[in-house]
Amino acid sequence: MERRNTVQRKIILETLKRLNNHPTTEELYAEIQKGYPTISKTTVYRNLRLLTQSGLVRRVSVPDGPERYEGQPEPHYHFRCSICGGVFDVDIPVISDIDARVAQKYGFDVSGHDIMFHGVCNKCKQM
Amino acid sequence: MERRNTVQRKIILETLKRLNNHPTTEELYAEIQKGYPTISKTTVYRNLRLLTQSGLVRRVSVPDGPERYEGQPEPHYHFRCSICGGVFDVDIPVISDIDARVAQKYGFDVSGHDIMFHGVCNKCKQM
DNA sequence: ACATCAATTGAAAATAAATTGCAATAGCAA
DNA sequence: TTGCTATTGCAATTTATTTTCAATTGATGT
Repeated sequence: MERRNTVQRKIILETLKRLNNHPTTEELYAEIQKGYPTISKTTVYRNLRLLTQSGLVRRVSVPDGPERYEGQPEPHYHFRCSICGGVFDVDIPVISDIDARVAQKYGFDVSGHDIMFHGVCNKCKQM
Repeated sequence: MERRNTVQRKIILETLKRLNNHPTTEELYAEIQKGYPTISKTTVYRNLRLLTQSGLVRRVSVPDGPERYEGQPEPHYHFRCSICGGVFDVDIPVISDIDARVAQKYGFDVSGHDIMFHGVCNKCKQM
């Protein structure tokens, strides 16, 4: 399955990188519509899946809500506010040794890990 | 909102603890049906949400699939096989200091974190 | 430039997961 | 035993995402 470089795909990836949120498909679609009203929602869904498979995009699964995506695929962690639902990047050093530790203890082939912190964000704290 | 101790609620929690998988709502419902065919799927959905809010049950969000639940609410980590989709407990010591570190760096109120390891499980490795 | 062919697109329909509305039931406290 | 309200079961609804399919288009070779 070769992969083509369509204009839609380029716009979707560019917009995702520009937003720098962790938008849901709907949110990204809404943003894309402003500039390119002919791109369909189906195409956004489809390309986010393909781009995730290609490793150009990262999917962030959060409880109680649709999948979110980000255009920055380098490993890093996340924080989710349990009040407003917002998702933020957490840039602390990636814990390097635990993957090997889990691999050794369980025998799994560990390719990586995700960490989701939870609590209350700054905005929601002052309410 | 007081909470009543209904027979359905008890059965749902018991069955979840007995299974000791990380079943989806559908899987748990199927198991419950074997012994209690009159309990409705809606009630299973509803109680898993309520029990999660009460802290008696933990929800495990996995990408590419419905929410999963477990009856063991003490903090621990998880591994998900990207081939078969299976979710396993990972019992390594909980990393104690990172929550405070994130709190200090970002100002968030950090109440905890989840770690999801990913890779290939033992069964899927030998294929 | 031209032809070819499969990947991709857009629109609509279908599916999957979870929630909601509502009348009937059943915990629980008085 | 009575009364109040949380809860239940069923059906309908909503939300998120995937699939189907005919038409289009990007990439490749001529």
